[in-house]
Amino acid sequence: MGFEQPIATVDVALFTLREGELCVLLNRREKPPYQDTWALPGGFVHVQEDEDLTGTARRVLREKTRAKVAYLEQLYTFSGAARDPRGWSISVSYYALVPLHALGEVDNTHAMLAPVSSLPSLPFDHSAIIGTAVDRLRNKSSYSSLPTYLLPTTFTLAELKKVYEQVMGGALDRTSFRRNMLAQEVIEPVEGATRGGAHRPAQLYRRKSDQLQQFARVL
Amino acid sequence: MGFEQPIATVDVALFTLREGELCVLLNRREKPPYQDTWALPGGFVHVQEDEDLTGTARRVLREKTRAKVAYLEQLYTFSGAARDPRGWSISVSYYALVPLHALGEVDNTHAMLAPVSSLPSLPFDHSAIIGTAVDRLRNKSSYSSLPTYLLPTTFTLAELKKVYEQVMGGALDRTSFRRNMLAQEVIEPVEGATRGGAHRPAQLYRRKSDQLQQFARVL
DNA sequence: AGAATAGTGTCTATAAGACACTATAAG
DNA sequence: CTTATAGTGTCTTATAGACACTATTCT
Repeated sequence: MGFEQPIATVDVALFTLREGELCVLLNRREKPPYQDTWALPGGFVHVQEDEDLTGTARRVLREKTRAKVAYLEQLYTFSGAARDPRGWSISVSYYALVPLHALGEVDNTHAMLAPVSSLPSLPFDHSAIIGTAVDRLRNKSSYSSLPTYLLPTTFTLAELKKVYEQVMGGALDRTSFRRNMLAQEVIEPVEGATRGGAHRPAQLYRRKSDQLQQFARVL
Repeated sequence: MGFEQPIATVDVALFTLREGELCVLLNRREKPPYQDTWALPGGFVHVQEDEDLTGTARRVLREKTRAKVAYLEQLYTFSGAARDPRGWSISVSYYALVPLHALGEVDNTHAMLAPVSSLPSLPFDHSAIIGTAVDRLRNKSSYSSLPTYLLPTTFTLAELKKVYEQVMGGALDRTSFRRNMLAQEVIEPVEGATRGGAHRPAQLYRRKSDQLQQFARVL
């Protein structure tokens, strides 16, 4: 080929909601560079193992977490001579969503959930990757069923509204939210209802499709 | 590093409007694989020359065209074992917009403008790249000033409307388009007016900012 | 004057926000 | 019966589409 090729890696920002707070999974780096510091889970492409980069992202998550990932999407490809001390590098970044209960055990010596509002200092351009991912998540949530992937399979409209509010920042009108969300026809009622206080129990819903649904209009 | 690394290239889909038709620039490949067939302009990263992948995209366009590119954005990163006969590869794709007059001379033996509605068969996954780029262009045009980058610096509202219609497919209401476009405050009037028929001359406009502007609401 | 396109005013239909009202559970 | 949240009905307001009407140029 004749050209010195750049280093190619995949980094994944895995988001979940913990106590109504958007958090991202960080791992302690086992090898240099930046050994022992917190960073996004990532790794090299294994050309023998991985079908494509999405496969690499899945494998990275499988190796570093026990999470049953609900949603995974390519985010952006970061690159340049300066971002990695090992040399000119390409990082194909992905972001993933998972409900907290499906994250599995988090071993606190090797992994942590960091609230996106108070991240530690991170190596490479991982802070920029998380920032870009949060922007994408916020933006895409306003016209899609994306936030449902942060919830268990069944949920009430009140829970769904809270997640949209958390992810997008800012309050939504209860009536309009209900009307719009049902008009989009991305969720459907299921048998059963929650109860848990001195009040009327709420209908449970689930996503109609496993695929991400886009809305015609904005929330 | 210990791992066999994938091949990393950059491919660019350069769009322009010719006679109201959306076209993409294709080059005849000078080297194998697929020597002499039409394909998207692309190339390897030159780690000594390129600051980052956007720099690679700019250099590729500089080497293969005389175009003064108005807009350039990263599109998606395609990858896998099967897409390139040379082996497991990563193609970071970009799309670019340029007004026809700023495309410069197109040498018909080495380059061509192909209407996206009737593309020849293309090597690698270049058809998928163009398809993804057209989708992005269509979608993003509905809520941004993106189509203005296909026009010269000054243009009339009628011309602008035609471009939006071409890119998005489907007619727009003349009055609503005018009202909406002016409300977005992304264009401003400039001195001068077109004339060229038995009719009232039209006010000329230009983009207010070189940056892409997003609209609050959809067209 | 006629033709053709630019630009404006206004009516209507639709959708979102606001908010009051009813429903259903537990204590 | 009170309290708290679920769910519904409806008024108001903002906006997009439709479309008629005026403006300006050339022939």
